[in-house]
Amino acid sequence: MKNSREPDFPDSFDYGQFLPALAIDCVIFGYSEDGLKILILGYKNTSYFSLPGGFIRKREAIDDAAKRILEERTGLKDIYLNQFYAFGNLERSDPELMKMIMENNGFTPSDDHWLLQRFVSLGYFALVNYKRVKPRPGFLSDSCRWYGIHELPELIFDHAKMVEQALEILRRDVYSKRIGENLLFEMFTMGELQKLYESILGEKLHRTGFHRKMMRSGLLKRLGKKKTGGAHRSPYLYSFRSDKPKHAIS
Amino acid sequence: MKNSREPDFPDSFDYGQFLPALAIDCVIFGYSEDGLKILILGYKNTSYFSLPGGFIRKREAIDDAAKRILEERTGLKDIYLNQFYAFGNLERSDPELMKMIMENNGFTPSDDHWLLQRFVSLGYFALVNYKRVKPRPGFLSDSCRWYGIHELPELIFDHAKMVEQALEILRRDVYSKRIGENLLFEMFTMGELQKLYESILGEKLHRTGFHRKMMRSGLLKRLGKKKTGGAHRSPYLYSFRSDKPKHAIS
DNA sequence: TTATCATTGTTTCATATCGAAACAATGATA
DNA sequence: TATCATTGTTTCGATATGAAACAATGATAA
Repeated sequence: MKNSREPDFPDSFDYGQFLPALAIDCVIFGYSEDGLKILILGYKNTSYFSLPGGFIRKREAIDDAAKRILEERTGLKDIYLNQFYAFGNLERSDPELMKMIMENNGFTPSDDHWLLQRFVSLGYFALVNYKRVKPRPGFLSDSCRWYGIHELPELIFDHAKMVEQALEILRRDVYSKRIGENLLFEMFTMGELQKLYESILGEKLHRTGFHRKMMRSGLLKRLGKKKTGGAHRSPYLYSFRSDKPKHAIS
Repeated sequence: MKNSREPDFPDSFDYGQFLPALAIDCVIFGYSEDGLKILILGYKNTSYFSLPGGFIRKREAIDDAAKRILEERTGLKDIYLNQFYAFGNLERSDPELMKMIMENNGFTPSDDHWLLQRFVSLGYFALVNYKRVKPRPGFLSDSCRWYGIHELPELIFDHAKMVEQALEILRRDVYSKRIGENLLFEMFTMGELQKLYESILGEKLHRTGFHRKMMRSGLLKRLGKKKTGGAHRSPYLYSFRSDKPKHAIS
């Protein structure tokens, strides 16, 4: 078993342990009061950014690989994961760019270096608790931080399209799955939940309609009251019902 | 360019032209009056069946590979295609079974034969016109025919799960995409369309509600009348509006 | 102690959708 | 000309949603 403290891909790394030509990229969503965010890696000595990604071991299920990659970058286990699309056109690969990124890290890869091959990438997205994450840069990257979904830096390859598509699926499923549970905390007020939904959907929602809709959806459970000071009526606390499936992937 | 009349995978075949460890499997839906069908291959001299599948060339987009595979089995181009999921757990591979299938075809593959490796498979589904298809068996298979979705033979690997999942997505999208266009003909009556939808959804639909819903969806266009003899009011003919996207994949 | 105020929870009303059923239209057949 | 099966349209009731009014409540200020 590999210790996640080792550098991920040193120069002498054994790429042979992975399935070739197949990668995983993750759109990791987090949320704070200023809105929905995504965890982005910055490559050392360059102005290039990318989604956290990785490869699949030869005897590893793809979902397990995605979980491992997520844990390597966030330190979190047991998070909401959703495989949403496989990206595999020819234009998405850019060996020149990857070579340049490697060179800026002191590597001089040959033209047939493993990392320069054409990859098909499986897109996963994850919903994580922003405050629990300990962002960890990986091999080739020296930054790992959150960016608001409207303030993303320019991403390599087709990663911007991946983000867009992940967001689309997230929006589609937002009223039918336990989205919000991993982005917020275990308990939250209806107002907090509404702000999260507005941030995901990119539009203002009507307060009373949202309240009814969420309660009728059967996803929520109402708990006791919240007393934390506020010069107004104290809101109830809510949580997601535990009898509904917690994750898209078990 | 490979001529599709060549046998697909003769013993001396150059597997090196493909991306390793990555496959494509296709759930090809067709429809006739007795219901929704799927195109299934039967392996020679065995009682095993599988979805039509294939591999991806090293310089070929995955969508193009799916189109090529579909054309090889059906003779059709320009069909409704939808990539719906990547299947990649470890249990899905069964080299013993594949070896047996090959042996029943007169091959004696070594244990490290290319076809016996672990594959991740990209699931696509297609909607085709049943009557236009010329089913063509491929390498290892000697039958290629339609099976009703409730009369499928036992499929290898996780192909039954693939069918199930494809059907789920088809059902989810049935009211928002131009489904029906490629399963029926260019023009159809509302009754014909309703029967198709009932077959897809697996339930009876209410006639008048269906009529309204389809017309309100904006997907349909009403044409002139149909006169073909019937001792009753002649139904209108309908088609899908051409200003909506025709395929899920361009 | 009391009035004020912001926010939350509930109710009401108009509108749109959908299932269900009634009703009207139509074209072949008897 | 009457009958009949099927299709298209309309209506009615139940339900969901947008919008707004109304009630409740807990801190703060007078």
